[in-house]
Amino acid sequence: MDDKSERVTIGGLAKAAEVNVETIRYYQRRGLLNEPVRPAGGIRYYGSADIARLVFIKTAQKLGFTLSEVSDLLRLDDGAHCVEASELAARKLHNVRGKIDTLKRIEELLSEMVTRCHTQQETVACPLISSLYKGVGIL
Amino acid sequence: MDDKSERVTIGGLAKAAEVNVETIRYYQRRGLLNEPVRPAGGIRYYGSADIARLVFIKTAQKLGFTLSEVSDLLRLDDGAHCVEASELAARKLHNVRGKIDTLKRIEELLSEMVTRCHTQQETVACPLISSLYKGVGIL
DNA sequence: CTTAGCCCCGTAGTTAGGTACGGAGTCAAG
DNA sequence: CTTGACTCCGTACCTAACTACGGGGCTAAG
Ligand SMILES: [Zn+2]
Ligand SMILES: [Zn+2]
Ligand SMILES: [Zn+2]
Ligand SMILES: [Zn+2]
Repeated sequence: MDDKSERVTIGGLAKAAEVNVETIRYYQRRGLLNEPVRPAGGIRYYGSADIARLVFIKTAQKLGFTLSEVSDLLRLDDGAHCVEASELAARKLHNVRGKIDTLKRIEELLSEMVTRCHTQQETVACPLISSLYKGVGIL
Repeated sequence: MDDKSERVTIGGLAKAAEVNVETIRYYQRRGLLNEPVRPAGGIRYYGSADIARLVFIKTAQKLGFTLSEVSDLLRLDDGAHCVEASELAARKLHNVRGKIDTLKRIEELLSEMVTRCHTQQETVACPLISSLYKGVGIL
């Protein structure tokens, strides 16, 4: 097990996980990533478990979890908290669906506005600007 | 024309437009709203044009425009910049559609994960957690 | 043995869009 | 004429997730 991937410095870890070194240090400060012991004034070394953890964090983030939710998920990673984890994901799913609905409504409004601009006939003012002054109902 | 709406203080304006007083002052600092002249150590008064402008800003914001884009839109409000305004809106529409696509992909992934958790059969680890470790392709 | 390139650490700055605070001045009601 | 509610103004603070900086230390290549 004296794999190369078990002896990389913070810079190597950053490269491997495609994140900034500062980001790693930031995650350590936030407790998302643990810092290996430092051999008396020496340099810390990282291994594949750290890379995996970074992948986890970045994946969860891409799915819309905040870093504090990522902390929760990591704490649930003991094989015995399936229910809690799926509840967290279900809540996130719910709010993703909400965002989609809102964005669809926005899409509708914006495309109407753009269309009206393009079909304007001898109107004095830009219909797009006018509708911004008129406000928009639910959103 | 000595309407009541032509002689409100900043507090009244805030109430009328349902925003915080500090928000108004912030918009003034950003140049989105102009401050009426102040009568030598007195108090500024606002009118219905200011309310309209606040509605404009808030509406544009709800549609996803940043405050700096709102500035642009306000500058285009002279009846002669229909094309520029609709271009700005079209760009926004494009990026709203992009966000919708991303969120739909996320929705898919999350709902798969939640489902797999609920149908797990004698698996040791939580499939949701495992898939976070595995990463996710395009996003 | 030297030097370039990393590493360590603490602290401070960034973006967006506000929100809060505190002291001094003003205005209207009583 | 006093009181209480507002206004004015500058400055600081807030959240999230980084990103940058600067000084000192270590380390591997030549
Ligand atoms: Zn539990
Ligand atoms: Zn599970
Ligand atoms: Zn033009
Ligand atoms: Zn137009």
